[in-house]
Amino acid sequence: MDRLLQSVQIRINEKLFLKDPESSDLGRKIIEISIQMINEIGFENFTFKKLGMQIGSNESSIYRYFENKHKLLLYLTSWYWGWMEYQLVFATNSIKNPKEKLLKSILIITREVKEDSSFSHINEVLLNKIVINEYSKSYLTKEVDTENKEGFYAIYKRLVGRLAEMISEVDEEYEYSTSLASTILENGLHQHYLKEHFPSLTDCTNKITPTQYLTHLVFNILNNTIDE
Amino acid sequence: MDRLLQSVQIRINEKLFLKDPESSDLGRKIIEISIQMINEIGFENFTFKKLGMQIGSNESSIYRYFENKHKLLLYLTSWYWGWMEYQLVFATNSIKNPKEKLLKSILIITREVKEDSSFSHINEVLLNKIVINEYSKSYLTKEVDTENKEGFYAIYKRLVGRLAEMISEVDEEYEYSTSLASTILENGLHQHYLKEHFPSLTDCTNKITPTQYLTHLVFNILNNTIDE
DNA sequence: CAAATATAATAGTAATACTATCATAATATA
DNA sequence: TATATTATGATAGTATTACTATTATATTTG
Repeated sequence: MDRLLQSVQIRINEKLFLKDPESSDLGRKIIEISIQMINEIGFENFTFKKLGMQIGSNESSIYRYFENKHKLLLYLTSWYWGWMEYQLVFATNSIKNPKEKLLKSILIITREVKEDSSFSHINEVLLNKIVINEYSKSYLTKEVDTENKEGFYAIYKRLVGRLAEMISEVDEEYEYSTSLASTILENGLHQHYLKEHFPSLTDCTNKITPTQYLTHLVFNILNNTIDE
Repeated sequence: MDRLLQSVQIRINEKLFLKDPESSDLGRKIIEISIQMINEIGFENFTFKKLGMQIGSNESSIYRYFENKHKLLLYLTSWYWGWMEYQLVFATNSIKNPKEKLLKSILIITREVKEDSSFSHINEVLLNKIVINEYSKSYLTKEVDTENKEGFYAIYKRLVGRLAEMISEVDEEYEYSTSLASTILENGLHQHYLKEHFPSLTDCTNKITPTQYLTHLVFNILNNTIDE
């Protein structure tokens, strides 16, 4: 990715933290190491106590940044989707042709992240893995409706909206652009997960990517409607 | 559903329980009430202690049936997929026409369960909701690979396999039958969830069902291929 | 240099996720 | 019917989690 991201900051809902982790060394360390740890031991086994030990800091200090680990997960995944949105807009902005634009967007959204921008303390490769493994847990909760009202999923929703719009621009007759957009986002992650843990449940392999599968799917649906 | 289910038992992997809950009153009560409770308070807030209090039984007695709540969730969701498979096979067995067969299968798999068979202690309406809200949590864990080897996801995998075969029978040229099958299963649940909690992320409503969306999607992909 | 602020250290609480032990109730078998 | 077996219940106990509160000590800023 380009260097622009160095100076561009991704704006996260302020209710997700008590103190902005971007505002101090400790805060950035919390983000950096929590990404490593959640990726390694999984969100369930991850605790602020363990994080404190790894950082060489204190549990209570971490609690001054984040109320709990659920909010931290929401922070990290929001950052990820914000980063994704930035790339999407940046890469497709100049593309006039709607099909080409959608094609590019699907690529950006469903590809495996393989390179860390290595400018910031945020490792995007690991964060991509975390999103694949843990994102669902951030909304499959009893608190989802109140948290949705608080705007905790705003960036993700905006991203789905953008994609849905691009779909409509390719085929304005298609009636399910929003559902299809959410399917691309969500099933993109899911196919990556299946590839890794349930290879018998997907055709995706090292040669066939989720991007190929979903691109083929989308472009065979659009401008191509037979009614049942 | 027909009365056959009264006598048909769904076979669950024996490693999922310490003592078969179908073998006693207490066991059946555990299943019955845990379905109600998980549906009400969510899997995270659900504990064996609370379950014991509701049943009027003892925490330690429940631990004699299930090692932990994760295994109980695997038991419940396995039962659900086994029940789904039974309905699928039963309802499509006699259908010769591949398209008709696939159409029926997608309906069965993606529809909202609205009627409890009310023969057994298992409430399928609630169980369907639990699967929508909690199924991902049963495999998005660090233990997924060992548990997969133990066969804990066998029924679900068999179901995806059956659906993939039906897809191939409609269009043997289609290269992503397995991925598409897993997409139908998983995204079917997801669209139901979105409909309930993120209506802006789906076109599904009370009038447009996930079944309609996915049926349209599948039949516009098959026998209809344009290559990129 | 003083004041303000951030972090660290320690302690403490309630709940969770169990394990272990022993008592009692229900059932099966001799 | 007495006895052995098995199932369940009651109680206690442990380690960990998910915090909150307090006080001490750095570090930064005015």
